[in-house]
Amino acid sequence: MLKRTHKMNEINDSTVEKTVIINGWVDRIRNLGGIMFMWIRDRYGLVQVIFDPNESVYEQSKCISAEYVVAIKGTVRKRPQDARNPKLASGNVEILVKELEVLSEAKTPPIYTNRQEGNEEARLKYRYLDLRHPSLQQNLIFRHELTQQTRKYLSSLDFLEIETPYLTKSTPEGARDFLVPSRLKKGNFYALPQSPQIFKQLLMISGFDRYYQIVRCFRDENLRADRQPEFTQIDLEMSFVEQADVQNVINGLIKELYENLMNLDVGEIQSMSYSEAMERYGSDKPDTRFSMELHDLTQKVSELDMKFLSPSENEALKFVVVPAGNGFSRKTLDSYVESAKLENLRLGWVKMSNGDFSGGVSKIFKNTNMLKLKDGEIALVCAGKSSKVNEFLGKIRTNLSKELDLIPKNSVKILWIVDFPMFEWNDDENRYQAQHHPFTMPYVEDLEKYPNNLDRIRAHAYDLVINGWELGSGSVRIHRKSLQEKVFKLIGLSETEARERFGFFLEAFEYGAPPHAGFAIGIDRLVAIMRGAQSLRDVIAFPKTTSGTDLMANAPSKISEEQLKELGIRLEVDK
RNA sequence: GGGGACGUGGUGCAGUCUGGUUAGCAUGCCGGUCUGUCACACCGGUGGUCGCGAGUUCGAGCCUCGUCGUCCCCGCCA
Repeated sequence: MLKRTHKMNEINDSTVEKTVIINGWVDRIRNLGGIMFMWIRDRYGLVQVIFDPNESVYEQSKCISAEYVVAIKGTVRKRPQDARNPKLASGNVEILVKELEVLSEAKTPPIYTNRQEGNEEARLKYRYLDLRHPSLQQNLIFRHELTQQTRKYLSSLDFLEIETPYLTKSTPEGARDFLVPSRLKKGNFYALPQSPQIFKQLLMISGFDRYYQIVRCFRDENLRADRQPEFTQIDLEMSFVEQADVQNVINGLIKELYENLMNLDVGEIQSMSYSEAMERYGSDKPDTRFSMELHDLTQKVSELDMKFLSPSENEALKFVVVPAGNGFSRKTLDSYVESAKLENLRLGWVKMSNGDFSGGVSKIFKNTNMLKLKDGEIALVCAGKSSKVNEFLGKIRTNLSKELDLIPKNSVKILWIVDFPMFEWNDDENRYQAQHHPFTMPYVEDLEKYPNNLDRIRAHAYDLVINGWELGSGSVRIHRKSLQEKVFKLIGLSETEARERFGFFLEAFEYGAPPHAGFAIGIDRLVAIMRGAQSLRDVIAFPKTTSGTDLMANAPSKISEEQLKELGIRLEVDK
């Protein structure tokens, strides 16, 4: 075969006059009757080749069609001045073909391989063809560079890359596990890890004081555009450190990735407490690229004359100002009022147009300047249980930011959300549970101050948020037995139960556990944000659909009776 | 588990609200003309049991019910 001497990005002004061989796919053919042009594509780029009727190879060119794999030998030459293509990196030059070898013929592809369109179903079924799109290739190339940089950075800081098992034990609490039946121990199952959490903490106990892994995690939960059943994390854990040390490592990593891969200085990464985030943005992953913050009127209620909106004790009165409210229909506003009702909230709105207030609750605010409305703006005023009010207005804020296009393009806002609550109430099970996980270090001073008010106890747990996406989370871990026991007790877990659930893990802590803390970054999300991808599917080579299927491989699928028998499994569902 | 949108030649879409002769457009593909194109252009042609099933009707791409699939959202994802 004619083996390539150059890749497509190496064909340019500097190769003029040279005889070269290229290998690649036929991207497009332009047959002008006599002279014939083709674009040849590889992962490095596109190059135009030209078949001249005066060359003996010309006749052979006629049997070529799109997506054939070809080897072409020819001489690189400058294009005529008026026939250059500035859109192509190699647009100044072209290859005059002297020899052609068809390495592989191709059927007409069922999807476009050189255009970014097509329905997702067909594109996923023929994923290997869809991956010929340069944009998808660039995403995966970028992802490769990001993982390489990450390895280099962490390795330079003495982090060791250590693998942990995929076939492991089912963990109670948390997401549903993906299960794998055991043949050797019939009736028993492995679980695929939701994260290497337990193993990385055990590595700390073993003395590997800095661990990292770029590792697959599995969660059998319902999917979204930003959620795949298997996803990849940059997972790390450190010993003899405090929260700030972990944050510094992550700050350095994020800074370096943005600098080296995006040529962007992200500046100093700010911190915001969970409670501040909820009060100001109504979200634990606020998008701070635009303001539209929540404003609190609870303290000013006495100055206002109202009934419907008046908050009772332990309730709050807050509002957001919607810019460009003129585009708002009465119907939309009514739908907000309705959905507020479903959350046991009261919502009113005030519109300012041509200097006049209008709207159901405008009377209340007419003679105040509390809302500070500008012309054309609408205030949505919400009363009810404080946390509900925050959440509700926060959701409206997020939704409207997309609808009204409030988010500045190309801006990047990164921040830490810190001091998450340690516990949250679980309505279904009628008990408190750990919000992060039960091995998270609570603020000991909070435990002492509010022994009977678990809602007020903060944890050394921290999330990294970029542009309103939760990119990762971590925590300082409990390393003392007595504190761990106390936390178990607070979430209503007896010692026996704790032993049953986390047995070997708790035992390990009795043999000298160092203080340690860690973090994990969702790499799929990070790449998606950095590449401006709409969906995680665009940064994963072989992704799954929202129902968890792989349309190309046709997985999951039925298995044979024989396989089932070998595993000792009988199916209850229809075969 | 719940809600919404979508499913029509190989591909992307229109047609569905308001049922009625031969389902339209673009692109691809095939053939033809064309020696500087670059999403080449022009001319001609090919290609659809309208996701599947049932129902209403004289008649269903269109209305009704069910079902399957894709996408988006809520619950869920410690």
